[in-house]
Amino acid sequence: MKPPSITIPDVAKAAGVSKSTVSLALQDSPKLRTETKKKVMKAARQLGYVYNQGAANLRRRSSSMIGMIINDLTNPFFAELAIALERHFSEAGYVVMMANTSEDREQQDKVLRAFCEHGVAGILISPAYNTAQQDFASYFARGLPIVSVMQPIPGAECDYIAPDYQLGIQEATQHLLDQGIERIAFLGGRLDSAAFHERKKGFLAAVEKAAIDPDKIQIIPCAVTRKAASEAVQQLIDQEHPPQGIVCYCDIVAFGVTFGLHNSHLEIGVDIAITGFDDVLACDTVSPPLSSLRPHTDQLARLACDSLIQKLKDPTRPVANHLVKPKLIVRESSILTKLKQPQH
Amino acid sequence: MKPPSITIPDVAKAAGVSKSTVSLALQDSPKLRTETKKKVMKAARQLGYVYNQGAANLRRRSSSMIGMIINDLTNPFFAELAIALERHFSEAGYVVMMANTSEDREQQDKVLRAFCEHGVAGILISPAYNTAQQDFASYFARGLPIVSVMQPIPGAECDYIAPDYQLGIQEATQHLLDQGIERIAFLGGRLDSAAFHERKKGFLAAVEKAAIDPDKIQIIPCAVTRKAASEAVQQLIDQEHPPQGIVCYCDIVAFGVTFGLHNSHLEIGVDIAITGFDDVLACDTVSPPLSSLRPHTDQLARLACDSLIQKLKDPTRPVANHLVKPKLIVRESSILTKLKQPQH
DNA sequence: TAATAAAATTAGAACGTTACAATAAATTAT
DNA sequence: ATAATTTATTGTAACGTTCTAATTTTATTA
Repeated sequence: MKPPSITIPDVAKAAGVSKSTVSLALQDSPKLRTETKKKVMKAARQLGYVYNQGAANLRRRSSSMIGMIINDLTNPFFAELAIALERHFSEAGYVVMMANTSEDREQQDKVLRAFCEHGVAGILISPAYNTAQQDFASYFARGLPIVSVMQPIPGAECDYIAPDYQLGIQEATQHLLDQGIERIAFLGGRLDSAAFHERKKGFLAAVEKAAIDPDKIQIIPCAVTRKAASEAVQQLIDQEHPPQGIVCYCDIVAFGVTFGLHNSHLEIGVDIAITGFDDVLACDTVSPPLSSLRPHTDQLARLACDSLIQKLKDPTRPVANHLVKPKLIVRESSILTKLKQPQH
Repeated sequence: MKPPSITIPDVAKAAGVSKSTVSLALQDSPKLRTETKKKVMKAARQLGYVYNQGAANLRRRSSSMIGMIINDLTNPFFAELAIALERHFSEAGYVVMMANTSEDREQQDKVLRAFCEHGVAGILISPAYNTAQQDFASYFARGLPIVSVMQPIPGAECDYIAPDYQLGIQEATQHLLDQGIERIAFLGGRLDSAAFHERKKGFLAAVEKAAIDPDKIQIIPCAVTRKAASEAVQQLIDQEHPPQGIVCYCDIVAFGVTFGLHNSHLEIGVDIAITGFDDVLACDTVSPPLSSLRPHTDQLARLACDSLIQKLKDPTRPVANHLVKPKLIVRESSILTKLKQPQH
């Protein structure tokens, strides 16, 4: 701010060398004698010198700032993801600017612009619902490295890292069907999102493979909140023949479903089996513990982080996507202890 | 990065004016004719000009970046707080750099330094466990505006915004005692943290006021995780006369306790009543819905944000603390439907 | 119309850093 | 010893912006 801060020339004077030498010393250049470097560093320390990244960025025309844009940080999974991402970037020497868009495209536009003005080196984004390629057109044109996680940017030429939703949901569905469940539902997610579509494919693949009667399956989209899910599940259980298994879009939805079922006095593990997706921290300390698909959040974060950093170092690198195979973690919620006889 | 970007001189040339005029136009200065401003803005738009905050910061010796440092983002409450803070700063025209310290003081040191080198205008921090004043000494000396939330920096001269833990816990304790509960416990929190100490005071104040027999109360600290809490609660219920009420340090602890109790086949609302603190999103979609103290997270965030911004504008502003009175939200978890007769 | 005041625009020097080219010092070879 | 190398160090011009002071233009007044 106001108080004239210690700068390189100050350190230079104190150490009795030139500006250039100080600059070199600060980046531990091999061109300098170790003795000189030590002398400079000591002077810097004594003066309380603090490096000005901003000035360096200006001169170098580059920066070590990453913009991280997340669609819904109130969802614990995204919070876990954001934390992992931040940690990885931080370990790689980057600093991250963070923004939550609450699935709002306009907000997303705004922070994107703000981040660019601040000179981020690249953008890591979990796109808001309905994001279109054109939202990023000008940034791609300018050559800003972008990688998306969890949700692709439709039609965009950028790295995309996500769990293999289809595979995961297929396995979860299979797992329920293996227990003799016949009436099964998939619940949750925004109807026209890619992440929903992929999951739906997995669900359908499994029920088709098991040759389940098509009118014994249901697919009910709903907003990804506990509340919405707990309300949506009413639709299901108010029916004449409610499903015996629910494959949930994600853990948040599963938690909402758990609540809804409990309120309707249906017991998970007895009347009905459910699975989640994301394997959030809470899964194994919730009653009953929630079976879920582990997306290997940390690996996801590492891949995304690495992808972006690669792209920063070599902007011409071709696009590379990664789909990480999730692992089904079976806990109590998906095990029917006494399966009621289905009426034939 | 590399591609020579459009700069003010470029816009100036295109608009047929000088650098200075463009600069003035960009900040919508009243010194310029509206006609001129329009002309400049049009040129800027056509060229795809993007403002370089970094260069401006350098020249102005100020910035619009805030460093936000949070001790535990895996705790949904802190995630909610972080989101609210980010939103407020963003609305005020600031961009926030975020870091999670995982309660690690060394990590905190590192990001603090990194943020400073990047030239943040101020720091908003929820300090890691055991943070000492000296960790910030050099930053205070340099005049960096800092405000702390949720946990004070012991002995430091900086604004501090938090819920009134004591008042809140006292009210929650009172609420349980009002139902005729006699054996009561306080569970959770790090023994030597200020936030624990304050809560303990509130708990003790309530039990003393109700003249509860001192050996019918217990205070059990534990790490703030679901797992730790669910294990800690065993200690309580394995006793000869387990408590009938547990005042939990926070919601996360309460969720852990809920899980632990469930596993031990104790029913909340029948055998035992519990309260949480933080009123996180999940409270009302968990079974049974958790009674909790609402810290008014958004107001907390607004106060913290305002405090910091005030301090940025007037660094000489005297220190001002805010303790926000939490509101007890009574849900099912704290209501004993049929209180078992206490043995007289 | 000339003199003055007010309004609009601009020149140019910073801000703190880096990196190239140039110089100085130390080392080796002749 | 001197020339040729190699190794260390430094002068200086940017990077893209802002802001003061100076200048030009326009409006006002006598």
